[in-house]
Amino acid sequence: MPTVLRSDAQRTHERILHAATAELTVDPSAGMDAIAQRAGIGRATLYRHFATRDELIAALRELFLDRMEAAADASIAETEPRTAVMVFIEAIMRAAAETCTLTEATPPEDAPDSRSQIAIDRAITTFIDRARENDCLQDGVDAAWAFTVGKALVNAGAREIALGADVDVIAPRVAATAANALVR
Amino acid sequence: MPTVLRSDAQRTHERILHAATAELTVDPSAGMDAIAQRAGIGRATLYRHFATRDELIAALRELFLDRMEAAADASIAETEPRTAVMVFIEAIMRAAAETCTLTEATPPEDAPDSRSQIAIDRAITTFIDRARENDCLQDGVDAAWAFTVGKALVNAGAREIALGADVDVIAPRVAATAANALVR
DNA sequence: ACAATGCGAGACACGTTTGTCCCATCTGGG
DNA sequence: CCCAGATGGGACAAACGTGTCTCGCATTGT
Repeated sequence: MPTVLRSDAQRTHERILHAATAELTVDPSAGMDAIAQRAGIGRATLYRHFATRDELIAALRELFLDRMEAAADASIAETEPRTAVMVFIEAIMRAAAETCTLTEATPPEDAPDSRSQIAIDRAITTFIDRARENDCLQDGVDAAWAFTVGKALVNAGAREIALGADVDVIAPRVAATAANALVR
Repeated sequence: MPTVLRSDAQRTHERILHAATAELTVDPSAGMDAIAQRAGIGRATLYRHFATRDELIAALRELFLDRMEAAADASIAETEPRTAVMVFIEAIMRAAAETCTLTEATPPEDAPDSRSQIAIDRAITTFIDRARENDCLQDGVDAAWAFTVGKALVNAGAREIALGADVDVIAPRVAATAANALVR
């Protein structure tokens, strides 16, 4: 792969990211064949863009973490806890629907805790602390559980979208549900 | 396989169900080898109890649906919506932790909608209708979404448990979170 | 127009997983 | 005690997924 892509190759690259997101969201164990087919390209071409399956997944993960980080930064300005959660989750939801996936059936054991990962942890901790100060946290919710619940709901929403549901319907719904689940 | 199992075979059967639940909950694409190993038996023995991987998964699914049905029946008596959800979810959560799994990375496309499935749908619909009548349903929640959210949260909880968390901590927490997410 | 680049299709080697079979060994119930 | 039934381990073929390579054709950008 040359350092700069020709326009058609650029398009193909995007299509792969979309297709991989959708396919892996529905079935995390989907093979390269299924992904290539959904992208409407040949398997060989897929390998030209991503040398291995792991590399593709890592790319998706990295992309998603970047979006998460942006969402965290944007929503950290929001001080009202419930609104903050909703803004945060909705942004993540849209990111997940577009080009990324959580795809964590088998999380990268030896995760080198990318910078984005850290930023996200900090954002979540900030939300939780603020909510606790305002005494509007639901009983039994801590940072770890908030993360678990958020991930579960976003994954479920992403799945719905990958299966054909409308982002504009699902994203706000996931955000509202997450907010209800975590803050009062 | 004879129609009646000897006592040791019976034990082995149980151990397989437990191990498969735990293993598949953590990694839905786990192989027969990993499952046999976790059960502490040989791979050949595993195949003596379940002829194919699909058969094992179908058995787990069927078992789980039966438990779900029981949970539905038990909690349908509870008329207060919030309590009903909590009783229902907690029961399912415990069932999922013990011997069953939702394992729906690849749902059985051609699902013949087992009797239990129908019973569960009816229970959920009943909850939703009651909650709506009492006007204590969260905005935007319908039966389908309640199902999606419930499934996502139970799966997340089951995963925590399979990873070593305590059922008695997780089950009530999942129940409470689900109730917060769905009813007010 | 033309050269460079990207693409599809198919063949291939390789490792992993599935499912089958066999045999020696152990265990439970009459 | 004794034998049918259950298990473990290992050998095996077939299927599947991964990753590589090549060749002929289409697209891009100049």
